[in-house]
Amino acid sequence: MTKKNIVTAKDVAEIAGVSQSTVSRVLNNTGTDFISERTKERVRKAVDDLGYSPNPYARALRGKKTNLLGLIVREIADPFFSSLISEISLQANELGYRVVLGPAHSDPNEAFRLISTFSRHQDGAIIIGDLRDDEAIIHKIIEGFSEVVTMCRGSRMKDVPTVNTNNKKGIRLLLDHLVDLGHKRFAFIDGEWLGDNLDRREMFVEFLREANLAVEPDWIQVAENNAAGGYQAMQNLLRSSPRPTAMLAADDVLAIGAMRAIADANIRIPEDMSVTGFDGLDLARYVCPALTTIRQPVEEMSALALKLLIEVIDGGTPKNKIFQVEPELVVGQSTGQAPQE
Amino acid sequence: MTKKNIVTAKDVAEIAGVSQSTVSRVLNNTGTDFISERTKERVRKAVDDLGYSPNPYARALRGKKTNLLGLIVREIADPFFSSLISEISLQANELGYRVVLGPAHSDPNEAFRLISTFSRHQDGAIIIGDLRDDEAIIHKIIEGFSEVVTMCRGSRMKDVPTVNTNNKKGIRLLLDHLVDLGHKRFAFIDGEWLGDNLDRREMFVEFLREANLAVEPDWIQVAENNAAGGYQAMQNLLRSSPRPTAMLAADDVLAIGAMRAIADANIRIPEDMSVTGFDGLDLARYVCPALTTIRQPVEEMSALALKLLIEVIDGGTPKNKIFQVEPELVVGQSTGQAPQE
DNA sequence: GTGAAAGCGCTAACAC
DNA sequence: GTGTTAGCGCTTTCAC
Repeated sequence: MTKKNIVTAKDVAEIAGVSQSTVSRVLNNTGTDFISERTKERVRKAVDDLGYSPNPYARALRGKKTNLLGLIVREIADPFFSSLISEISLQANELGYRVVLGPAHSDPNEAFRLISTFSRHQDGAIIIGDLRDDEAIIHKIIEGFSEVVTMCRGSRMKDVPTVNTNNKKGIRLLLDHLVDLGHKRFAFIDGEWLGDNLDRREMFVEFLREANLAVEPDWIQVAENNAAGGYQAMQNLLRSSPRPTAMLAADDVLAIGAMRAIADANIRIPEDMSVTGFDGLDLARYVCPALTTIRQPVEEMSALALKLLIEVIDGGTPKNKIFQVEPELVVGQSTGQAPQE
Repeated sequence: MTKKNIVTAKDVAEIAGVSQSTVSRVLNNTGTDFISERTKERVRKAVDDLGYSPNPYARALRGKKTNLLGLIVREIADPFFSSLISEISLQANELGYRVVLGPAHSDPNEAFRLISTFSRHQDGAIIIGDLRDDEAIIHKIIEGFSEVVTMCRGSRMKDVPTVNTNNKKGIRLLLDHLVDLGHKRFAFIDGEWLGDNLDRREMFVEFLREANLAVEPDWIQVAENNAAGGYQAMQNLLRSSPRPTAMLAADDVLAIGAMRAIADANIRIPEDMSVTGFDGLDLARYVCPALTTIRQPVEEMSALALKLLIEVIDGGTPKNKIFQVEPELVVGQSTGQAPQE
């Protein structure tokens, strides 16, 4: 797509007055000990002048890497995932990789199709988030392909390196915060897919059990993973009597939808009901009231996932499989003292 | 990254007892008229038996087409852009293309660097949104590269096909709606970059002039393109007396930030002040109060941009340069009757 | 109707 | 220290 002709290693060699192989050696740092600084300098200058960058397909054909990473994502437009994609692509670029998008659009079969073609074009892939009933597909993927890491799939991944926030600890931070405020009746709005959410829900139940607090089945709602889902689930919760005094949502978007349902029912936040989210979206600090949530350290997660993937691509085998980063409690105005009985 | 060994056309040729070129011809339907049915059959059987599929690297190396499109975006995590990216990558996949991300991170020089490398690896690129002071860079890009289309850069693009919503009409729809509600004092919060926003601001001023309404310079604020920017800008607006009764933000995220500043100042929306956004984000319908905004038809815009880009890649020259799609007014609860004087 | 051979741009084994 | 050369797997002339 350049209007000028494409620059090849041959052109660089000519300008630098060296052979093609020398260009290759300089660029790949192979046998670099034996190349004089002066030659290296000349080659680098020619590369810069011509704006040369190696053809990834030729390189791949030769058995080398394409420097392309696949990113298979359930839903690219989801605000948390999009912040992750942004950060990963940014960091990948700095590491010399480009990121190719694979929009799974919540379909596990599409995810499998994506990885099948990716496996021929990309050096590796990151699977972000979970899809409905995708256990079997994920298993197929793991069996069929190497150079794969996953993110945000909770702590179930046993056979493939996986990166996530310590979800259980995050939920514990939220519940500790709410218990300190005097809350005793808790509800949970879960997303309809598993992954991270499963850990969150498990911890929710575990915590209540340990604290000898009631676990009302009706107070655990499963919602579509978007604001409309949170809205709907909250409407269901509001029908029960007595009502919970605190509601934890599996993520910020669900929480925002839920808060809207609460407002529509003329119930005050946090006087009548406290609400928490999970993710720490930028927007969560600007909705009214500002959401109490758990910030996932997106930069750290991205760096870790890329480090692992590149390690695998380079033939290594990470010692661990599960890598968890620390959650951070962000207190907003959506949580307050439990209402008097 | 596949675990199995790769089958090549040579293997197929051997099994089928034909030459490699015949295999290629059968698979690509080139010169197919002159190949006997018997031979074709034998080749197809061998292909099936061996589970052969052609190496895309080799194919790309030979044919020059990579079926990769670059997507250069100011800020991937911006909710409107991420919905656009999602839709474009989805549609591109259906058309047989993959999408490679180029996070410009608001830096025009980075955008130029991105397109320079993209131009060697990708068949074409879409530049989405605008960067600070990027007129010169965009000019360089247009001069240096073909197979480029832009999106969401307003109606300034003269030399390259561009797709956007009819921004002026969108602003007119909002202002008509507000005038109907009795508003006379209007403020505008602009994003700090140009592009679409410029059209929006121009229309804002033009409309007020035509309607013989005051255009207060202080009531046009320029903000960083995020919620914090909207918040800050609104704080500035709230210092003026008398206050505007209606505020139009250049996009939904700015509006959400602004609404938060209004709430923090104990001013009611819409009783004391009406607020509008632009974009029609999913979340905008769930914030409190639900935002009155303009929905940009993301699917249609994506389809149009891809159609144009592929047309250019295939050697065509679109007749027009500017392609505008129709905005749609979405009335929420953030706009209401103007307060009594 | 089909095969042989050239070459896409690159890397690596082998020269010198 | 650096050049020469042989392919990687494919498509596409050019032969026959």
